[in-house]
Amino acid sequence: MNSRSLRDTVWIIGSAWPYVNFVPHLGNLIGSALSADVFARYLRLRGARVYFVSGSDVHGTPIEVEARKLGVNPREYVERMHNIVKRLFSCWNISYDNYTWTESDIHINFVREFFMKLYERGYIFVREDRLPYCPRDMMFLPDRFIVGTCPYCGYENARGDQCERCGALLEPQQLINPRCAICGSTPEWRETKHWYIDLKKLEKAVREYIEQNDRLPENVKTMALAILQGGLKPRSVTRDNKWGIPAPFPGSEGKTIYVWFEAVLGYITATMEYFSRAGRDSREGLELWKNSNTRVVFFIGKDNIPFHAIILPALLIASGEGYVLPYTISATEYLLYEGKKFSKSQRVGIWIDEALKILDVDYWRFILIYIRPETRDSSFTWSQALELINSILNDTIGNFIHRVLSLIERRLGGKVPSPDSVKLEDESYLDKARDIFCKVTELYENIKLKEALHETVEIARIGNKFLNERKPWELIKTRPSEAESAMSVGLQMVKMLAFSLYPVIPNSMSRLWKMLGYSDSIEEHVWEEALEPVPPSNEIRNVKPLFSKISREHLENRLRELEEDRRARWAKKYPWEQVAVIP
RNA sequence: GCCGCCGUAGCUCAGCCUGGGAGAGCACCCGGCUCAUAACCGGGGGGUCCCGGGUUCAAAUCCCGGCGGCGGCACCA
Repeated sequence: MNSRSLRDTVWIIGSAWPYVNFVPHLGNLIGSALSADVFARYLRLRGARVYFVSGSDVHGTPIEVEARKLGVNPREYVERMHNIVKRLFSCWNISYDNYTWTESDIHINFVREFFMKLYERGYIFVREDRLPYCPRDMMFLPDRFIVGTCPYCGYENARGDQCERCGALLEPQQLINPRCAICGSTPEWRETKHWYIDLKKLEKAVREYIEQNDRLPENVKTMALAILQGGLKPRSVTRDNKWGIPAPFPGSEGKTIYVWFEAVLGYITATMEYFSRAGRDSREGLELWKNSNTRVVFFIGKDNIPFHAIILPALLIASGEGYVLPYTISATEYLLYEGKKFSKSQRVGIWIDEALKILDVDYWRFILIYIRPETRDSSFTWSQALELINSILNDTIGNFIHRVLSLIERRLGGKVPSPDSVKLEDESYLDKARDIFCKVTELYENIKLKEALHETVEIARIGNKFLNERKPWELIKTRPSEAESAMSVGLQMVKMLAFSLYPVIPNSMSRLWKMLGYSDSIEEHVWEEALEPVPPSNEIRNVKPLFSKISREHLENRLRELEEDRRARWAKKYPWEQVAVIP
């Protein structure tokens, strides 16, 4: 895509809304917020208009139950957790234009109006069900909140949806001696009404959208078509929770909207809220969602595909309001931790609060994007992390930058070289670097963030090779003009690195930008400038290494400290006390 | 049980859709260089591409059957 069409387009970038019963872990982060941030930063450098939005998903049964167990108001619970998560994202330099939550007034009102509209358009119907109800907790119990004896294997703590021991799929009615998972009392079966969305009516339109959208990556398309293959069935949009958005339908008092159906609409309300917070009319944000020049891109983990590729498009189509459907959806596979699945109860993994106590945020961003699970699950290991920091980020990239900058600072007194002519052999190296930069551009464009980063490293490799070949430190003794030519080419490569790495490691590249003698910030420049030389009026000064190595001992000590700290934290009562303290 | 994904060098992975040279980075060994953060550059060793069968002139790649690891199966977020 050329720059012009990029600038005419409005991009709405949405990252999956974290459920804030606890803070996200590294696997959550890489799929949603971090990937989205890298892409958003890239687009902004291209000069595109970007609205990057997300928020905390704060309603639903788990939070309601947990809050009750702790004896706190759900509102207090989620307010605390939301604020923590919000602050953590800002520590991770996630450049949201609006990070909100599902308790915002705009959201609640919009969701109620939206579903009322679907009701009026005939997509919602009522059905009576017999569901388990706990008389003591005074609530209906979702399948997994009922436990009892498995009729197949006799396991006594089988859940209402599945027996964990024998793997059998269960209906709650099948359990022998069913009990409420919260208080242990015996549930009653009560009649209750629920409001269903008739997805069958929308199946054809959704299928057309999926089939015709050739920008959807393979994993999204495959899963979406597999779901459509089985046919869409009606799904209940209401729940018997107290904690949530009150259902708007006639006779639905006491019911709330199922969290998934409201949270996906959060992308729209967060965009609206961005405008109202900026002192403008929230309808401007709403209009963007109905403008054919708008491109909506979601960043999610693969578990979120059904709701973003099927349910949300179905809702948008059903509204008949002319909303744009997702331009594309980038869904990562899972990140494993040392080969195992992240799990808080098993204490497997690192959470985004803890991570920042171990390594600098840019190191984390570099590592996570470098191993981003784009086509299949990938595993985070500490030894690989060390390897990436020490030999790729520090030795290959950091050292190349430092070689060039310190040559100029020490040999040319910091004066940016501006040779009368660039030697032919220098030019050929520069061309190679330019080719790589163009390739990187294309990869970013196609949201292949991992490959874009891998390819970026090649610029530094070419640069190192170039310096070894041309030896400007020798040339300067005999042929100063050639030395200047070589150094200017090296500097040009550094500038390319500044741009191509900025989306991934913005802090470090902003520091580099200063060393390159710019007085403004790199955000005020555009991507294409990467191919132009540093202006001769700039002065290279205060050259310092951008990165440093991490020793194995140092890391091991940090991990030991973390282990102790975590033991103390996770023993505490409230989840907000369990979060690591962030400076 | 049903559906899906994965199994390629010591490690992490690319290639597989669109069949023909087995690859990258790191680790290891040798050499060069010494501007630079003991960094950089070049060369090298190293693989029954999970197993078996089939299709084909030709299979890591396509098909079938195993084995091993993992995920989903919708009122779970």
